[in-house]
Amino acid sequence: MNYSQQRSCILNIVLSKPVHPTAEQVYNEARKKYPRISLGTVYRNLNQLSEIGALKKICSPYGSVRFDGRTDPHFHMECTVCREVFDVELPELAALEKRISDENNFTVTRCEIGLQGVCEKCRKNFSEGIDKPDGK
Amino acid sequence: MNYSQQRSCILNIVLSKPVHPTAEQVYNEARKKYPRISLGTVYRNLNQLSEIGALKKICSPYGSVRFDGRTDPHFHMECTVCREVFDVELPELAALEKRISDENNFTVTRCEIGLQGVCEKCRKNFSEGIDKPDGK
DNA sequence: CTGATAAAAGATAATCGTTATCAATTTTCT
DNA sequence: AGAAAATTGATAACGATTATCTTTTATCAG
Repeated sequence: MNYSQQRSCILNIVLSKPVHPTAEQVYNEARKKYPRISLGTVYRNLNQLSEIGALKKICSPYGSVRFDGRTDPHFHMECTVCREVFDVELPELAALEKRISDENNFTVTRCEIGLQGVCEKCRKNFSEGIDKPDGK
Repeated sequence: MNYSQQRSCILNIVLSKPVHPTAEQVYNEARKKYPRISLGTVYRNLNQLSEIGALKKICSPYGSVRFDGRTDPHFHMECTVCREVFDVELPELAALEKRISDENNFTVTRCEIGLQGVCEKCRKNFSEGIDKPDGK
């Protein structure tokens, strides 16, 4: 893999963002520096960078794949209201992974824990904005 | 939500399968009984059924969404070689979920643990079929 | 049982995210 | 500097999923 200005820029965008951007978001950011960069280039590089482990892909049943510059063990909570993705620390994960591996005869290469729910802010919005929600 | 023959058939297919079928696979199965059923109907129903909690969506960074008739707490391992999805039991999950909920001020409505790796069968295939793998 | 009303089906077009293709450009390595 | 390899930008293609719309089916009061 060779060096390229665009790839370097793309990696830096993901590394510097506290959020977990989609390819589209990285593309919009990258265009500020490289107005002619193509969306295909962004996808290609994000995938290559995740293959070599420079960043991680996060999947969700809703919407697009997201990318994460943090590569140390941690997980994600996705708010089903605002669709923001937050980090979760889970120190006991290593032990858990090993147990699953052993008990099921499965060589774990990757573990993604995806939680869904409602974040603090959205919950507050609801309880303040709506006096008597339907309940359902 | 009204009753319909097709919806009932679709639910039964997912409930009766030990595997975790994709919409396409459910469609092919349903066509045996309703040859004129449309793929859109299958998608519509699978989504509706998962909304009311009659079945669960499983997402993966590869390929399509899968559906699971088991709605009790358990998780999934996906083999990156054969792409099969296996169940994992994780009894201590309830406690884990609560801790995450409490520590992060996040109302967890759903927790999906997606493990990726290589299953027993595929590992065996590799070690038997290739004398000296490249390593990479 | 019948007819009105609402919901669902089937057919198909449209959309969305992502990947593939390919000529032109950039990087790397003598 | 110049050849070989890798990468880009532009765009077409793709696969999965959703939306639209007309016809059919289910529900329910009379």
